[in-house]
Formats: sequence, C-alpha cells, structure tokens
Amino acid sequence: MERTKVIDLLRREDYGAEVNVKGWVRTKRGSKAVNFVALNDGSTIKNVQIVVDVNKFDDETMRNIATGSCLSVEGTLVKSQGAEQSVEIQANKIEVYGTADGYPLQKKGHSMEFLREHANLRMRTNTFGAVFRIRHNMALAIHTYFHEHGFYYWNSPLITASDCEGAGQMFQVTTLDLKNPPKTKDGEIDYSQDFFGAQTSLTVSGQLEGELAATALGAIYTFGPTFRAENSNTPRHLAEFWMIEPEIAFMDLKELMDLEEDFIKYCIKWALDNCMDDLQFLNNMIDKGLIERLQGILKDDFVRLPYTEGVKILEEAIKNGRKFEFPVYWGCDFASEHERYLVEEHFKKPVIMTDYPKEIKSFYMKINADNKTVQGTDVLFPSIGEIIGGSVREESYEKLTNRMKELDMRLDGYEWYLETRKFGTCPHAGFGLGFERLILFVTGMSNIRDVIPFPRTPKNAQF
RNA sequence: UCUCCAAUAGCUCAGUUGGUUAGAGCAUCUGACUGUUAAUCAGAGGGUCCCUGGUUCAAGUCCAGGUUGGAGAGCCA
Repeated sequence: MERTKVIDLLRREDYGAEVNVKGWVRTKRGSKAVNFVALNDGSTIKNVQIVVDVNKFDDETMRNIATGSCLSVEGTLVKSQGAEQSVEIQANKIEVYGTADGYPLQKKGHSMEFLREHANLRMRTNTFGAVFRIRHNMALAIHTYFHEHGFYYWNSPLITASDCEGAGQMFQVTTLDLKNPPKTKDGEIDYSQDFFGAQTSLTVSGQLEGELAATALGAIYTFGPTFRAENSNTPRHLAEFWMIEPEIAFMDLKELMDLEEDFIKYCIKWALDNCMDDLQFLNNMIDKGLIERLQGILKDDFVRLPYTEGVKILEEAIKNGRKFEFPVYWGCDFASEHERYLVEEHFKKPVIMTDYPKEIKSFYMKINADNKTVQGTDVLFPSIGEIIGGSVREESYEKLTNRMKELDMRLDGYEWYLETRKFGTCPHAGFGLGFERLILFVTGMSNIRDVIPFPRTPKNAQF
C-alpha cells in the first residue's frame, strides 16, 4: 500500500479509506482495551492519532510501541471521536521498524541545554522540527527573492590564502605534520610545502570575491558557510555559520537600504505565509509575542538613521537622565546598549544606521565627501542586534589604496581584488546577512545554537 | 577573553543555620481502568549530590582550585 504523509492525511475527508502511514511515536496513552499513539513523520508539526485496539495485536508489538520507536501503520481513515483532531487511523496492521529502548527524549518538556547535548535526536522534538522546517523555508525564500530580482547565485571559495581579510580570526587549513612541520632556513614554517603552497585558512567572508562577480554578472549573491575562530561565547555567535552576501553593480546607498529592507521583509512575509503551523507552535511554547512582532516588522518602514543623528539622540537621552555603561561621543563605536536603546526604546522598530566614522568601519567602504564618514549600513533589529552589515564599496583605486595604506595593510595579496578598480571599475554595493540570526528572529528562539542542526562553538564540535 | 550565576535520580527541580537512612513530579517497570489528548489511579526499582583538595566530631550544604553549562560584556553576522 502506498504511504501517505501525515500532512496530507490530516487534510483528507474520505473516511473509510485504507491508508498507510509511517513515522515516529511521540506518545502512547490509553487504557486496557484501546491505546492512542501520536505518530509524526516530520512533514508537519501535527501528529496523526493512531487508534489501537489492544486485543488485535500481540503483547510484544504493543510493548515495542513506545516514545521514539518507528512504525508503519496500515489502517482505516476515520472521523475522530476525540476533540483535538478531526481524523484518525483505526489500526489494522502495525509493523515496528525500530524499537527505542532507552530513548532519551521524553514527552515532557526538556531544557534547551539538555537537547543540545542530544543534537543528533533533537530534530525529533516539536520545537526543533518547527525550527528546521522554517530554516528550510527561509533558504527557499532567499533563493526565490534573489532569483526573482535578477541576481545570480554564485559561490565564493571556502578556503582562502588572503591572510588578512580583517573580519576576524581564521581557522588555518593545512596538511602539514603539526608535530614536525617543515622549516625554512630562518626557522619559520615552510608553507611552500603545504597543500596549496601557501598558508591557507577557512574564509571569514566571500565579499571580496563577490565584488569580482558583481563586476561581471551585475548582481550576485552567495549563500554558504563562513568560519570565525573568535572565542565568542554568546547566544548570537557561532564559529561556523551561514551567510548570505549579495553584491550589486551600479547600486548606491539609498538603493542598498531599499534592498536590505525589502529583502528582509520578503523573508518574514514568506514565513508568515508558509510556516503558520510552526510559527503558531513557537508562539505558544517559546515566545508569546512572536507572530505579532513579525507582523509588526512588515507594517512599518525601517528608520534610516545617519550615525551623527544617532549620537545626538543618545546624547539627548543622557541629558534626560538615561544611564549607559559606555560613553557616547562622535567617533565612538556604539555598544550594544546604545543600539538597543535606539531600536527597542527610542524608535521601537528596526533601524538602518548609516554614514559611520571611517575609523570604526572596514577599509573597503565608500568614503563620503566630508572625508570623515563612510557609506556603511547596519540593520539593527530588536533583541538580536545587528542582522545585516553592508556598504557601498569604494570604487576609486586611488582612494581605496590610500585607505589601505593608512591602515597599514599590505597591498600585495590583494592585487586580484584591486584589479576590479583598475579595469572598468564601477559603483557597487552589497551586504552580509547572518542566516542563523535571521532564523533566530523568525523563530523567536533565544540561542543561536538552537537554530542550526549541529552548532560549532568554542570547545564544542560534537556530532 | 572578562564579569556574574549554576551543576543533586534518565529528565525538571526541592533539599532549612553544616547533623540520623538525600526527596517530589515526570520517565521506566508491574498492576488497575470501555476513547485518550503531557490520560488517570496504585505500587516498585532507580543516586560517584560535577571533579580534586581543604575546614570540621560531622559537608549535598562552608572554603580553594579545576571542568562543564548558562546569562551579560567584548568581537561580530
């Protein structure tokens, strides 16, 4: 008999039909004569109720049907007598594919910390099923958005020899014998003998390569893993995370902000349109304000706030008695308490902050006419902080290399990048979106380790 | 990396000022129950109180160091 997925089964009304359903047992309950098994196959957060007439099955089968075990059930689709589901299956034949003695997950709630230690099994819980179905949907929304807007999906390398991309500490990639590496005459490690003939690392960003692609294909985006060897121990950082980095030729600052806002709203609308069952569950169990907050994002325009205006607002707040741990002055890098004040207290909606002092931003950002600020944008969201960092890129070879020299950066090693500015340079812009931070916001989960299947954090690469 | 907090049964947690045999709910097992919704009811089994050292007649409880986890900060996406 052909298998029917739970999601399809629950929509059917052809009572009396013989059906086959396969899935994992969430709970079993009942009395002497009749048992009820809640079966889930991952196609939806909802379970299908299997009604088991205990007398029709042998003791061993009944014993093997327990939380976590895997079943194939043939039975009759009937209208449910119970109140909490419309249809159920009256079991005629049950095959136990796999028993689950000692299954660590129980039907009562578990802490997120406990489930993290069982990351190999936690996808089988309601919460993580919902999170990963939404994660899939967000990936689909991202690809769909860019495809519909004329962007090409393009891949930057994960292994790089640029030793100072500047975005963070890097993981080294080597096949050298760590106990006995080859040395040069002056005692340094001889990387010419390494696999790539040079010192290499995992990438911290595909942006520089993305810029090359934008000057050829017009508009591209990358969507892949990124690696940071920072010793960050927070609910918002991972050592291995996924990043979306679009890069667009002929785009200016206003168009960049329009893109950032439109893109993120598209993703959130996608979730509301396509993931309501899962969002409803998360709204009930994890975060009571979730759906309202997502709808709120769609309603308002994001605030567009030049850095200098932001400083004024914060100075005004301090004058009115607001206390901050860190001082505010023009030129300071905002601490998260400052960003949170602006987003969560002052404006109460997302803020796109722009035109930062060049000293606190990266070398590649386009310098404004004032020669003090650069056309960088940070999209700041309530509760999770910076979700997007982007900028218009400096397209002038002269200005870009001058800035690099000011920052004591070595130009050799960047020739391939700087040639974009030598050969047909163009105004262009782009941004980076942390995929897991988007998932955090859309699911209402509070720790980034719980929105990626197998989190990589300092001292943790299990599974 | 810094600051603060935590670690007791498979899970979630209680454990008084240091004091006899460390408890509860859930889970598991046994039994009861004519349709349950985290089913219910009765009973049973289940402990390296994170590790090492110290104080004390006596440590789950106090002290020191460590490990692991969490929150905040920094770094950032």
